Amino acid sequence: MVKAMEVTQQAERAPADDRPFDVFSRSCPSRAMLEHVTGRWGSLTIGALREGSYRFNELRRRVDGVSEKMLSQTLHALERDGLVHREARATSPPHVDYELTPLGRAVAERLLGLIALVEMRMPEVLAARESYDGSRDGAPRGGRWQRGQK
Amino acid sequence: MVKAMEVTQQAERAPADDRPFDVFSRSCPSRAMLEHVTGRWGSLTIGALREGSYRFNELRRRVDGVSEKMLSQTLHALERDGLVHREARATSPPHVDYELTPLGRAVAERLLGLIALVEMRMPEVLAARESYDGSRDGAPRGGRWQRGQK
DNA sequence: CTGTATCCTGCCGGATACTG
DNA sequence: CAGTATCCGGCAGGATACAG
Repeated sequence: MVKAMEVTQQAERAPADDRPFDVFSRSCPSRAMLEHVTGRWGSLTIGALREGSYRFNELRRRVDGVSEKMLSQTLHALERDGLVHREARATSPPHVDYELTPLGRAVAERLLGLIALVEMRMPEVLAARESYDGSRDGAPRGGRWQRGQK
Repeated sequence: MVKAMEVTQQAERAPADDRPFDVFSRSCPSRAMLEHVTGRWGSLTIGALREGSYRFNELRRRVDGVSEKMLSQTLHALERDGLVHREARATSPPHVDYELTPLGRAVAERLLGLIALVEMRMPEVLAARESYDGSRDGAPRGGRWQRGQK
């Protein structure tokens, strides 16, 4: 099977072509990175770090709903990607600060733009949903597509 | 008494406060919406739709790796949120086009900014990873934090 | 306080088969 | 072509206990 990383069919896939890291390609490392950044906890963690440095449990409180395990995993992934800097002071009790790197701040800027837009346009979204659900007048099944909102 | 104390309570959760839809709050519907938009397939689907309208299987080809089921689910969720418009023509064989709504285009703009940044800065990320993995000289375990990159 | 190690469950999501 | 229905394995991720 062809590895897809190479330029598959240039005609079909206009997006990439000249870009060395194409997120639309299944095997490109940039897709993994994008998933770290946009992932469920990654995006919120980066957002929470926008204004300064925070300690582990401060972050836990700022990112409502995240578990210890997930926050720890997320922070390690972001640190590995060079988006977050971890500063540990060998005191007792231990004191560790997390903050964005310059690259992390650049990502946060775009991310927060997206988040602000989403928050601002929520009324439209809510209206669209009602309209969508409502248009299924006869059909009994109220909705099967609200995945991930419990 | 020092006045400053009274005000500092707000500092803990500065992000929200005056915003009606706070994505950092576990129970806010905007968080679900953000997850649709930034989710594994949501972000790529929106990105793939940026330039015009596409048919179902065209999209499948543009979003490398997505399954029929996931694309269908993703499209329905985005349509319900009012980001994607579905236009079905009752011909034979069936012909269905998907395209972004104005709201969807606004989201796509921010999202593509983020994607472009991620793609552009990948060399830094790759370097950071190598540095991170390398600094574990003695430790045999090469990496436990590259979740989701198979 | 700042995490790591384990156990366990739900559901994400891939494969396959079928319908209009 | 454009999906839907069903099965099912793997892993995301929560709860808990424990360590430095």
